[in-house]
Amino acid sequence: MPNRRSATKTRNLLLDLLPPAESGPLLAIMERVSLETKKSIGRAGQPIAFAYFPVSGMISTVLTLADGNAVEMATIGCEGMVGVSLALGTDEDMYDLMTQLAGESFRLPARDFVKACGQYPALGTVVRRYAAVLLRQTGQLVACNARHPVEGRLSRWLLMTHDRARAEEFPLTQEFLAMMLGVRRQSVTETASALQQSGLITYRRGVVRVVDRSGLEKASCECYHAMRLTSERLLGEAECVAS
Amino acid sequence: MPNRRSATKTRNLLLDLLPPAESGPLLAIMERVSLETKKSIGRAGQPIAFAYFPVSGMISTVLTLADGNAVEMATIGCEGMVGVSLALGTDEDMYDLMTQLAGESFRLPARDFVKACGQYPALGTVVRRYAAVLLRQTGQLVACNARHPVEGRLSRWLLMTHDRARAEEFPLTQEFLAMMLGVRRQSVTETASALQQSGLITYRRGVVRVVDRSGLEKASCECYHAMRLTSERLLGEAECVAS
DNA sequence: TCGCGTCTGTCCGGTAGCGGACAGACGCCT
DNA sequence: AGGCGTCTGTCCGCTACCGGACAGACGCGA
Repeated sequence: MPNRRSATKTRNLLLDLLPPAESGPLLAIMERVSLETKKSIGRAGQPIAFAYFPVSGMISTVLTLADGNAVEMATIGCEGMVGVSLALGTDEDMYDLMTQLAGESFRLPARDFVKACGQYPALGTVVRRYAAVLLRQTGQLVACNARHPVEGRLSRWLLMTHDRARAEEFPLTQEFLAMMLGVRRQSVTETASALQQSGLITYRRGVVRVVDRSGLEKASCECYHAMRLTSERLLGEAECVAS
Repeated sequence: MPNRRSATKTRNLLLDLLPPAESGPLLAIMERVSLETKKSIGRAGQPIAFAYFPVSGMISTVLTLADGNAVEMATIGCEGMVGVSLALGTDEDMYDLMTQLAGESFRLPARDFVKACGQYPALGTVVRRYAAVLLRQTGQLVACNARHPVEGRLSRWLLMTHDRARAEEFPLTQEFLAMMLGVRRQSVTETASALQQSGLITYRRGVVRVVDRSGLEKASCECYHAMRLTSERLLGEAECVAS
């Protein structure tokens, strides 16, 4: 079975799905940047500056409510991209964007990205499919937040981050995790300490380590698998986020 | 300022945004159907049969969890469409689809819709923008379900349905509403009866009537306005869902 | 007009998660 | 080595919401 994908792997799934005829010229005009942790790279309602294709690290899209509380809508790593809205015909961010884990990304100025989507058919296709993935995954979170208890959701989040960090350990404060899940910090403390006591994770001041990955999968709600399945079905087998 | 929109109004916002050069041929190949209430018109993972453009009534997209509980991800009326996934490059439904309020829709077989999206540029544009609206609104629900108490969410839901029903009264059981919100039926009973006592709504066996719309808006969480704003900003002033 | 199915009201105890407040502990930085 | 800011642990009472169970009431259809 011939592999029609780009020979020079970028380690970003979407880019790597493109044929060389597209990824070549695209990479030529893209810039590679490294993103620090916990920085804002976009705010809801503001014009989008860049489309990002992470190769490592993780970016969260969050929605900030009127009372100032922020809740995470989606996490994006090397299996996705930031700036789909551009391909859907908007030039404004729909959510706030913040970097979760430091890492490297390819990026393209908004205008060039829009142009490229028109110019390179495979890019447009892949990006739209990824929009479908986002829609599906966000929908899953709607149900998850409505019905699943904190422990399952927390485990889900750790698993998703574990995938994207490609490391057993990653920086993360409980305060922050609480925000992502839309719960109190104390709830996270209690749940995390339960997970630690069960031997699934360990943590210390701002750093989490996944110890028993498959145990964590059992502790997680169904949504982790559901979301991952969606991504794999719509974008082909995910070789980037593979464990 | 010239109006470039279709002369023959369909009363579906998306179709009415198209220039006559597109809406004409499109309407010629579309079928007009009436949909009964509480019917399934699509299931997650199944091939999509039709794209629907409602002119009245309301359709819900819901996600069914492993425990059988279903939660609503989006409601679709004359301001939107069902089957965006097709335009994003998938041929399967991402959610379950069910009719909430009986009504009329234009519809197009999936294959023809996909072809039309390529053939008619304005259609493609509008549909993609609507995908952005859906993504934004679904994201709002993620936060809403995570943080907002039942009363606000219930009011929000009634308002959204009120818009789409274009009538003060519409059929709705508490059981059903509970499912949409992802809460128990008892919670709905209590909340609804509180709203009734405050004079915002009245209801009887399976029928709700909105009495004090602006009072209901005050009781609603911010998400109603947020979602409506999104739709208006991305699709232009909504003349279909106007009150 | 009766009957039965569906929808609503209300009771219960139980609990997950809230909000505030504060003590301790880690570890970076000087 | 000391100091301070940040992160974590734990206490409290509280309440929104859960799950089950059952009684009542409406209204459609026979």
